[in-house]
This record gives sequence, structure tokens and C-alpha cells, in this order.
Amino acid sequence: MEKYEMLAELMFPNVTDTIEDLENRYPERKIDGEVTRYAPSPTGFLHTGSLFTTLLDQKIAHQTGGVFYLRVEDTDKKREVEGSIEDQLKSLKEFGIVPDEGVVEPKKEEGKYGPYTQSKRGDIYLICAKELVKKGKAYPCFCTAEMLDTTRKMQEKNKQIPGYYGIYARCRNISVDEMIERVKSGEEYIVRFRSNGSHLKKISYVDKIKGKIEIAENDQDIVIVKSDGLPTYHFAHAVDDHFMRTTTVIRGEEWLPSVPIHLQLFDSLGFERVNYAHIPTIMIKDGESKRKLSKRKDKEAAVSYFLKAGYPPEAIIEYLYTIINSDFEPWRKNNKDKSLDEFKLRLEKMNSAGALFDIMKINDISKETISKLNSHELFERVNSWSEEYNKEINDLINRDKFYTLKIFAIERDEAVKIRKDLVKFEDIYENFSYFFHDLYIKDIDENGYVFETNEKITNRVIYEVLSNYMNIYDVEDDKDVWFSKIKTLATSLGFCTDMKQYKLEPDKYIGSIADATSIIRIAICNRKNTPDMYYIMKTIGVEEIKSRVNNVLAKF
RNA sequence: GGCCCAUUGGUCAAGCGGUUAAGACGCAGCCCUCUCAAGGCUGAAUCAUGGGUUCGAUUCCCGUAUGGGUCACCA
Repeated sequence: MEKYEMLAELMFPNVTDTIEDLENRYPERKIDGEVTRYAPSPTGFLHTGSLFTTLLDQKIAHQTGGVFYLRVEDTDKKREVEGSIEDQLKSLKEFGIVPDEGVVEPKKEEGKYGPYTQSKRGDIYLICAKELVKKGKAYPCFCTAEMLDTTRKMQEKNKQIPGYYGIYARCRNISVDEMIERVKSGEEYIVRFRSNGSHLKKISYVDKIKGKIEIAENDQDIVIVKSDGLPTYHFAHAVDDHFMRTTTVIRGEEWLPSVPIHLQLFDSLGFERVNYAHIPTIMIKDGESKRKLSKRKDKEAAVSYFLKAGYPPEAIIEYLYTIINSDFEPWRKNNKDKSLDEFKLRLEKMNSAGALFDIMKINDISKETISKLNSHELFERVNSWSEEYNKEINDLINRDKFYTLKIFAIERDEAVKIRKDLVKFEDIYENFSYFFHDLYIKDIDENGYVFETNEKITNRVIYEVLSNYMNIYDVEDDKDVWFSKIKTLATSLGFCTDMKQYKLEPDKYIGSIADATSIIRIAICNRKNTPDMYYIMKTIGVEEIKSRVNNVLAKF
């Protein structure tokens, strides 16, 4: 033992604290609730899967009166992307996810268990590594990358399990004296964990989501401290989650195979094990098969896609809940207006198979969400969204706020049946641009009118409908009067005003009332489908209507 | 390839030894209707497969197939 201590001193001359000191520095939390964390690496944008994870983290912590914190895992300096954490934090915030502790804002840490950025915790990892060396549970490894590479190739060729273990763990078997000598001589090394496991033996643990898991012990002498002095993920996880007093680690199921390593590390360090909850991967359909949502191929993989398109964040959250927990949808059906906070999430009820990402369902939920907004709320939402994501729409709705509000109010405010045709805020341009004179003109210049003629409904009929309509239109009319006037006009021109009747004997008429109104609709909106024409006309105003109709007339 | 995880309609899914196998999205049809969206009603569509255990398996066990994950000084 004496020798291991010498070795440890030699390897970590500047480390004077012990694990005992750390235990005192980071005492157990005096709360009953769950302590969870989101531990992003600064390597890119916020992935949809990560949003899913953080949603769970926050929910589990908050519903038990616990703490949800954020820790930055920046131990891979090579892959680091500038601004990544800032970006992720910002995206999370838009979805209403703000950590209670840790890195709560860009460059701002809060809490007593910090620092919450791994690159600033170097001393802590070294204290733990030193302790392990002292106990003979870790050792310096002098193997070069090339040596590792050749043994790996040899192992693969011989169909052996690849890795650093048993007889292939060259440095684990050299004598302590030699280790001391080589460290003294300044030879470069990394630190490896001395595994006491065997892949022939199985360990079992109970996953909060997956249930009982049986898996082979780890027998690999994994690296715990890299040549740059920073810890590997495995080591940092054990150390950080222990000293930050995490109770449940919620992470993607790609981590499941490394649980044996983690358990071993916790045990060797003398730490109490944390609970694990491994969540299934969100998949996406790719042709006939399904696969993991890919950052490269799938635009939906980045949550920014939804933000940019103007999906209300709460709609995405709502959708995520439907795949998070199997009893969410029934609950929602019975609790339509309740806050998500009131829903009790149970990890055990989570499906352990990977869910397919279903954009159709998101669209449906989003549509529903937007339909609940009144015109003023819609305006505020679209305004703040477009300020950041869509300048064109922002300019458009702010040309004349009063006018925009009138447009938004159509079939929305005080409507018996609220219109549900906006899936995302981005759709506003497509749905409402014809309300604006210049955009209406632009549309016609670029695409022409969308009138459709046939043997019966000829250009002449279109002309008749429109020219007559201008004579009878009166903004003061209420809806019934307005429509009965159209009926009278249509009848006089040979249209049938009763849809049922028309369906029975279409040959007797030149068209239905629907065909007649369609002509008016196209003249005014150049769209085949629009909301209620009565309200559209009231909103657009007589002068503009006249101008548009006359424009059509002039061309026929 | 080794190991691990999974498998109920096209998708998300209830189910936890005996059910006409819920519900939602989507799809089809009908109704309503000035178009569309919505809404209402109806419908088509599911327990991967082979063995067990059991009076009885979607449900429990084993094998097979399929899909996914993982085997770094990346997380």
C-alpha cells in the first residue's frame, strides 16, 4: 500500500484534498425531492431528444419538490462549438425549461454544488483519481495510441473481445516500482481504472423506466483521466453526480451498455449509487424502416426547426407528453384546461420502445393550440415570434396593427366554431397575405387568377356575376341579408341556391351557389379556399373590394 | 460479430391470464355547409413468429425473426 501511495503522490503532487474533504464541501442536500440534471456537451444545437430529456428532468424534479440543475460537460475540447450552450439555454427557455440550479443562464452559475462546468472541476476529478490510485484501483497507462490500435486490430482479427482488459491490459500488470520509475522519468501517461469485473458474471439493477436489467460486468480498464488532464465522461459522471447529489440520472438509452462501468465506478469510489432512467430513442421513419432522429438528415432533429416555423412551444411540449407517458392523453381529455404541472408523471408508465416522431400529430396539436388564442393573444404571439424568426411577417402584421387584429378576429373572436387552419405562425403569410393590397396584386401578377371556367361557367358568366355583385354589395348588410342578395343574384343568372337540389339535378343549372360565391371569392382573394367571405369583405372594405373587382372586370 | 434493449392497426398507444382488444393522429365514407379548415357520425385497419406453462394466453417462460443501441484518451 505504501507504494501505491508513493505512486499517487508522484502522479498528483499538487493534490492535497481527499474525498472526505469533498464530502464535506458538498454535503447531502436536505430535501426530499428528486435531484435531476441535464448535462449537455457544447457540441451543437438543442436536439429534439434533449428537449425530451430535459422535459422529463424538470418534471420529475418539480413534481417531487426537488431540484433540476444544468451541468456543462465540456471535457472534449476538440469537439466544442462556440456559443452552443448559450444557444441551447435559449431554446430551452423558449420551451419554458429553465434550470433551478447550475448553469442557469449563459455564463451564470447558481448553486452550492458548483462549479457546474466540468472544465472548471479539474481539481475535483484529480482528488478522486488520486484516491483511486492510492487504493490500487487505478493506475498510469503508458500505452500509445498506436499500440492500442494494433492490439485492437489483432483482437478483431482473432475474433476476441476488443479492448483493454486481462492480458491485453499491458500497463495494469507492470509492477508498482516500474510505474513509479516511468512516471518519475517523465514518460507520458493517462490514468486507467483497474477493473475487478468479469464479463462472465452478470450484474443486475433496476432501471426506473426499463425495469430490471441484467448485463455483464465490466472488465475493461477504462480511461478515467485523459492526457489533457480532463476526465472521461464515465469518470466525470460518477464524480459529479455524486457530489452534486443527483438522485436520478435521466439519459438516453444509448448509455445503457455503460451502466456496468458506472456502477463499478460508484462502488470503487465509495459512493452511493444513483438511480438510472434510460429513455428510449426518438425515431423517425425513413422509407420503410425507422431510425434515430439524425442531426444531419432530419430538420426536425433540431428544436430550432419548430421554433423557426412558429410552432407554439407549448404545442411541442404537449406532443412530447403524449409520447412520454402513456396515460397522458386520457388525462388531457378529462382535464382540457389544466396546466401540465398538474399532470403526475410516472416514469414506470413510459413506453420502453422508441417512439416514432409523428409530425402529423404535432401539427394537429399545434393547430388546436393556436385555435385557443384570441386575436389579441395571437397578435402578441406572432409578433414576438416573428420579431426573431420572420422579419417579413413581422413587418406585415405591424403595418397596421388594428387591421391585423381584424383579420385575426375572423372566425376566431366570438366565433361559434373557431377556425383551425393555422398549424404554425409561419402559415400566416400564406393564409392572410391577400388581405393586403400589394400582396394581392403581387400574387396575381405572378400567378394569374385562379378562375376555372367550363362550358357553362364561362368568362361571360364570371363577368356577369361580378358586375352585378358590385351593384348589390352594401357593407352595412348583415350576414343574412348579404347572403340572400347573393342568392337572388345567383338565381337570376341560372345558379342553383340549394346544394341538395343542385346535387340531384346538376344539369338544370349552370352551377351551384358554391360556384357563384367561388367567383366572388377568387375575384377578391384569388384563393379557392378562404374563411367566411362575409367577414373577409367587411375587413377588406368597400373601396378595396371595388378596386379588386373592377380589376378583374377590366381583364374580361 | 459479442452484449443490451425493444416488438399491439400506417403512427402514438391502453391492456398487466378470461375484454365485442380502449382512445388519439392519419385514412375512407356520410352529414353539416358559399369554399376550405373545423365539427358530428360511421367505417377499414393491430397483438411479429414457433414452441412451451395453463382449463385458458396479447398478457408468463424459451427459441427464431425483425428493428434499434453499444463496443474510443466522444459524450
